[in-house]
Amino acid sequence: MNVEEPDPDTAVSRIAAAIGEPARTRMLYCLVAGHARTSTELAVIGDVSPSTASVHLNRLRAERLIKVVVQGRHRYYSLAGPNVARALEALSVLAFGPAAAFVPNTPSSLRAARTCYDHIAGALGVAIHDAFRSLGWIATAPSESAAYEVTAKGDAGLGSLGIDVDAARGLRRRFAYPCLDWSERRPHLGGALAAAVLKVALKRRWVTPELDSRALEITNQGRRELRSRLGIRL
Amino acid sequence: MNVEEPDPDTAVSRIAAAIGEPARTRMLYCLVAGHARTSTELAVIGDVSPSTASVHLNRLRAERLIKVVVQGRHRYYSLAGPNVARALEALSVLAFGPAAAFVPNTPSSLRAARTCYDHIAGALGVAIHDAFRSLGWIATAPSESAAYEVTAKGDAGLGSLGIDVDAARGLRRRFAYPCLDWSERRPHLGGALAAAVLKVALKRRWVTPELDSRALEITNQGRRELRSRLGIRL
DNA sequence: GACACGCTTCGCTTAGCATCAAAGTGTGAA
DNA sequence: TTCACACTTTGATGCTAAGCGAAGCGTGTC
Repeated sequence: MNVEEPDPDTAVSRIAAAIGEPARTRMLYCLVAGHARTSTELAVIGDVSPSTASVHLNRLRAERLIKVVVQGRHRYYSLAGPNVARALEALSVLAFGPAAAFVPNTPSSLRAARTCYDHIAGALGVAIHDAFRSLGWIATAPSESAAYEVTAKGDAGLGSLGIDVDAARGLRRRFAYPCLDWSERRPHLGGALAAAVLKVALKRRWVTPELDSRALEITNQGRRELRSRLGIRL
Repeated sequence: MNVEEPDPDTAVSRIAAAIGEPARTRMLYCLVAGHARTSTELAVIGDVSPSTASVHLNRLRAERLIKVVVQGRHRYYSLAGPNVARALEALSVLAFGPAAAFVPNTPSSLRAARTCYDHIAGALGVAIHDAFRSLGWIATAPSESAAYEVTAKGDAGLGSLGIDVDAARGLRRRFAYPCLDWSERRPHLGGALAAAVLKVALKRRWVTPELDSRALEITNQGRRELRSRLGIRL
């Protein structure tokens, strides 16, 4: 029975070795940011071919450092849990000293509000997501694991904001889903519906894009509207 | 200037790789216990030949995970700092879950008082060390980095305890120095003087050795004497 | 159904690294 | 001075694993 159980050190050894390869390290530290990534993205991050990346990701998964969510023909990889992030942070402390410990060096404007592809992320994105949920405008779809449906109340409410829900529904893309926010570590709203929200927010000048980045500036008018219509205080 | 600075990830990578080799992992987790070890001891722990161990230790040193103190023909290796222990603990959490996190499984009797070769270690050893210092009986030697000298006051005080300081001074071995205690993580007194202290403590029955271990039991009389003579409360 | 796409698996090559024995260095003891 | 000892350095050997391209396998789109 002693032979069955491997050296306790060996387990640590395998995990450390899994982290200790440059391509895998890059992948892991990309995932610390919180955003789930596809294998292709991680191949670019790791600076290796897709096939090599696949092997790496398999190994990280075997060591339970990452987990994968299959969604259609995409496979989204993310850290297996907060413990993994903690271990990676402890290692980066060793590498750079506690002063330079891992802090996502994000300009605070990017934290407050920014675009994530074609929808709103950052604190504002998360706040909108939460508001829609607590107002009962969206609800998790019973069938699908990670998808939202718009309720009858939501149809009315979103419509009053000037959002064409039916048009968004008609698009050939995912309608609405929780998208993990890498600065907030909590989901914001993604999908066609979220894109429509951003379009309206820009059109009505609730937010204005900064020219050279993905950051969004929240206007005073936007602040007022968000508070009165959605109960969001920023 | 960008080229000069290596990938930040690479630094983490190298450190994790340094940890992620079975022999090195065993050595490191042995050192987490706090006791400095010689290269020969670590070779046994790592289950490799002395020459291989030497290479491993060099690498760990290059990555600043361990440090070495040269003492005569011995070289004592120990962890470079508490950050290293923290990183190792974070990794062991990943390996075994938080429940089985790294706890030095030391019988509490060994923690309270034990022998370290020929002197007193454990909480009692640390307490004696601290008492001698705060009483002004010993002071760090100006010339040497890690050595104590006995002051005039100390000569009198130690003499009144029945310790022959001059005899200890005459021995061909290090006289007195701080010796890192692996259960307390703080120094206790080592060297010829400390051996003399143990001899007196045993002779006067302040402590009695347990037959089958290095543990020492503190007698009631010892407790009284330690309190009245050195101000030590246990 | 056919094609494009994302990703994985397979086969192979190459490079790095762990390993040990043997020789070398420096320290303490007789 | 000489020996013993602790440890390191060197050199040769073998194994592991990282790397890519080509081929295979589902999934979604036209």
